[in-house]
Amino acid sequence: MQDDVQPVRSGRPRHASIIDVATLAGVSPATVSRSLRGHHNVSPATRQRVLEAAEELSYSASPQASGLASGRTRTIGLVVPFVTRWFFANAVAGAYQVLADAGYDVLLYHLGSAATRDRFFERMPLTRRVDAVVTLALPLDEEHTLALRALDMPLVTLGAQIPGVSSVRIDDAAAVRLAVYHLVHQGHEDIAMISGDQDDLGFGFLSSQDRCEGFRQAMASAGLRAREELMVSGEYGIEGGARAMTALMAGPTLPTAVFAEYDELAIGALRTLRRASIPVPGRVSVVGMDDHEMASVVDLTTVAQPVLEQGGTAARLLLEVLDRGETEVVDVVVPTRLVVRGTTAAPHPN
Amino acid sequence: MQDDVQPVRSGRPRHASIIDVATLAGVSPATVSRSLRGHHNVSPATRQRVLEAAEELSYSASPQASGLASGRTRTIGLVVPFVTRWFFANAVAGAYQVLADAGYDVLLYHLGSAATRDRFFERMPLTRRVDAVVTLALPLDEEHTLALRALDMPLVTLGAQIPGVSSVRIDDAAAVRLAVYHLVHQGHEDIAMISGDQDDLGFGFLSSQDRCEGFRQAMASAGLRAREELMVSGEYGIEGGARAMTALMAGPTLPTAVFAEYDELAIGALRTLRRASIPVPGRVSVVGMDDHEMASVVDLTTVAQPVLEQGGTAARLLLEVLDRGETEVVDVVVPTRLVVRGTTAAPHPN
DNA sequence: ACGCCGACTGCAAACGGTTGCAGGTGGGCG
DNA sequence: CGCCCACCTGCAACCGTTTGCAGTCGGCGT
Repeated sequence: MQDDVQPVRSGRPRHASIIDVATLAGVSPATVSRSLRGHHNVSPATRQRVLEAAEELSYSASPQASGLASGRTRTIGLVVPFVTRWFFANAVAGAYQVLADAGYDVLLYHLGSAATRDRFFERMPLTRRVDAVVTLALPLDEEHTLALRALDMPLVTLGAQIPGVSSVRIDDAAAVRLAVYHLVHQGHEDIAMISGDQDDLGFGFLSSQDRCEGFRQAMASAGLRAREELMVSGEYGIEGGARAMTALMAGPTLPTAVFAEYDELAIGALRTLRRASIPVPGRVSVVGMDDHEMASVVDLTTVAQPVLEQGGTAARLLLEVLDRGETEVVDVVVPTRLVVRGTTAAPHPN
Repeated sequence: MQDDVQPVRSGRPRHASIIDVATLAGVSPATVSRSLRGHHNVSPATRQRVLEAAEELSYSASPQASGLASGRTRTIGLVVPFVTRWFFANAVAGAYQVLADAGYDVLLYHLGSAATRDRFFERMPLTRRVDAVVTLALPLDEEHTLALRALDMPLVTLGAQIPGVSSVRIDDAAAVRLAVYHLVHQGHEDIAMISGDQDDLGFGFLSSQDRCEGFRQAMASAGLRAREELMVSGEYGIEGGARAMTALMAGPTLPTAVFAEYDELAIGALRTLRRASIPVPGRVSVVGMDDHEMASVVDLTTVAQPVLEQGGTAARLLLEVLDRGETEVVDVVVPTRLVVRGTTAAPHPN
């Protein structure tokens, strides 16, 4: 009865296995493996035959099996807070390009919501799935740091620093100084700062803290006081900046300039100002940070940083560890640059 | 000499294996496997013991091994042209959330450059790595379509259609109509269209074709003629829109309205217009599409589509196939909505 | 009291490669 | 002309789970 073996799932292509290739090429599976992975100890003639057989069967090794046997996955984990943000999307794109070119696959971990983030750190899905990890501007929370180190695999951070871990970043304090000095040189004294909400998703980004601190220092070294009532925050994104600006406008005195930790916040602030018909830069100057793609559109003065490039650099750092066994931890600091556009001017003599 | 086995890589945690758990719990590996995966044929007491042992050793199964044995990867491939674009980033975020909640990992394939894309289709790295794929607004090129189908695994497209494949999308023609009729009702007759460059990366996006066609139809059904010299294109992104607008301005007659296939193009066009001091909407009205986050900032009239939601829907479609064996191919069309802002008005009586 | 049955559990064979080790072969050198 | 040694290649033991099949055991129907 049931020897009537009907090929129910006949559609399944049933990929060729290494044995098929070996048989076709008339060699052993071991030789196929060595040939295909470019090992040196295979004669050219044999290799050629294997290559042809593999081609013929359009064979490609099962990543699972080879991973299991070799202990490596040829996959790298990218941990991102919000892919939808310009900065992160570009960093991902930059890293991806380099990794893909090097033949690695990229597993994306998006911590966009608190629930997702918690599950991430709880289950640490990276455990045996990847060979290395790059984390983008992730929080330093003690527990999280430990969880990451516990993975005990190559790790690079972008836009953040963890002791003993390689990183790629800008000098946040210096970048902020660029922005603040620009305003100061124009004669501003009442300068407000809009920062990303520290409690945004339940964690604050590292650079956020650095930038706030940098702001205070820059103000101080310019002989000005960073008034705490002029330091407000909003959740990450345009809306956050808009709300923060609203808060600022509700205060007793409107500052003559606003520095925003990210362009998206600055842009939100601009929207609020425009809707309130407050002239920019006539009454309030605005300067942001990152040089978001949209900055040129709203003519925003900002501090530019090379995001795509940082992503690429982070990836390359990882590859060096992976492929060349490089072991030194490095801290790459890339330069920033003030881009003066139309949202800043001398304060109104008012 | 070398029996002096120095534990060079002593740091390696050497994850607990299923055998360790089995030993500790006093059962066989098979029972551990069954217990952990919630199979029904394990007695509660045994299961409990296994769970504790696993917890104790903080065991988690090797994805590689279980993938190899079970034939599935618990991973889904996301194929994206440009993560850095608002639309794609949001679609990814939407899909990610759903997939992560369902316990799937996400492998990202970013086709950002021509080289990467070619390599992708040539090597089809998805082959044994994922259980299913969602492609975002990818081209229909005959060869590529075949390559995707050849994978012979569940597939869902977002913002595109392939015969016989489930999809999530908007009705592009209808959406365009919304925009065009809005302009027409305001009295515009000379309406230009800026579209994404078909030869952008060597391929045109599907929706691009649909939207151009939709534009022609909408114009026709409004009794107007879509003048080919008023249909220009630019590469994807703000700069493309800016250049396209420049081209338009160089033409013999400046149209009274411009419809852009994407908000990013529209925003680029706005920048050009503003820099040229051409009043918007006084002299030229502009309407875009997508309701990009920045649209509210530049006060752009546009046609909104729910991107995050579409990503989620696409993911859910996939899960239904994967988890419930659903086999019907569906085509989910989500609604769009005209958002009138400040870049459109009746044409200047000039 | 005995056979039958269902509920659990263990055995062992895959899954598809990688790699240390050993064997075979031909060439170069003494 | 024989020996030693590279250089190739094959053998077989893993890598860590999943799963079909078979065996065990207690309880229940008759």
